[in-house]
Amino acid sequence: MEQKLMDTMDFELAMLIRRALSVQSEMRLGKLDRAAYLLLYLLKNKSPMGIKAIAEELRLDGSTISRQIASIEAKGYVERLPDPKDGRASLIQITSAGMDEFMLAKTARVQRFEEIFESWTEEEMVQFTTYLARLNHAE
Amino acid sequence: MEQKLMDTMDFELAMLIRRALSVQSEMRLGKLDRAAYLLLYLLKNKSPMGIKAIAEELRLDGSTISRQIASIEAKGYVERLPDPKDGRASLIQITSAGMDEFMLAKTARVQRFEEIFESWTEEEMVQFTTYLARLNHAE
DNA sequence: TTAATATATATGTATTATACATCTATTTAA
DNA sequence: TTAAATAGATGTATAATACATATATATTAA
Repeated sequence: MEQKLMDTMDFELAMLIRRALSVQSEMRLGKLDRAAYLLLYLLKNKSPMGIKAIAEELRLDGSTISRQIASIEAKGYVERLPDPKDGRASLIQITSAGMDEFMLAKTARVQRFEEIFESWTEEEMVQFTTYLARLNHAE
Repeated sequence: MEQKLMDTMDFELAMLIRRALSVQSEMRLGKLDRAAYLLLYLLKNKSPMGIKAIAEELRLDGSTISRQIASIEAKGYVERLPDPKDGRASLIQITSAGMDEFMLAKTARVQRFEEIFESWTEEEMVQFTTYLARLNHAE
């Protein structure tokens, strides 16, 4: 790879990450922070799941997911079912309150995205998303 | 924007950010963490700069930069010059030790990038980088 | 010129997301 | 049936950040 290109990509990736982090307060759209939003995003499509499976899917430590689930459970956005196959585990399921909050957050995020990507063509967004996914699923 | 596309992009961006965070220990290549690397990256090209200008360039709070500079100053990677025009400020300049560490970290990062982007064409990387920069510089 | 205000930086404090280590209860394997 | 493995919860540590406040210097207005 050309040196200059790597340099620029490295810098731009780092900046993206930095900005996403520092804009965190902005990204708390509605009552959901990013962690909660991602969990509900996942559980909306794949309920019910155990803590471990969620951790693997999101590539985070189980202890992190355990706490995050406890947090959104306290708010009533998910509930636990006993896992009939394993007494140690429980299965996490999104509630209707969770669905509602998720949809509210999503609407807010759509608006934000529409502003940010206003000048992009559909084709460009598709390409960019494809590259992102490819990078995420590498290695 | 199409709903599904926004959804996917949102998820993939969040995942990228998440992974970049949790891979932090890996990203401490050589003696430089990401913050130090970015500061030196900037100062290598634009020394000397004041704290405030650095904060604006990296879009972080001045207090954050003040601490980060103090940290790499203690390691001898940057030094302060009095600002002849303003007694409150100082100008931060990369040292030769800072240059050396930067180059070491850079070599390690190049290797890591080459692994990750092994299957990408130059053209794809250029495009992806262009999209990243465009996103970063949007407001 | 002097007093009020603004600015650059440093420091105190709080928050958040994370990992790793350890603990308990349960499951699986020898 | 005991030993080892596993799922999840909890204790603890770390890192990056922002915001509030303090201090010294600069700038502006009276």
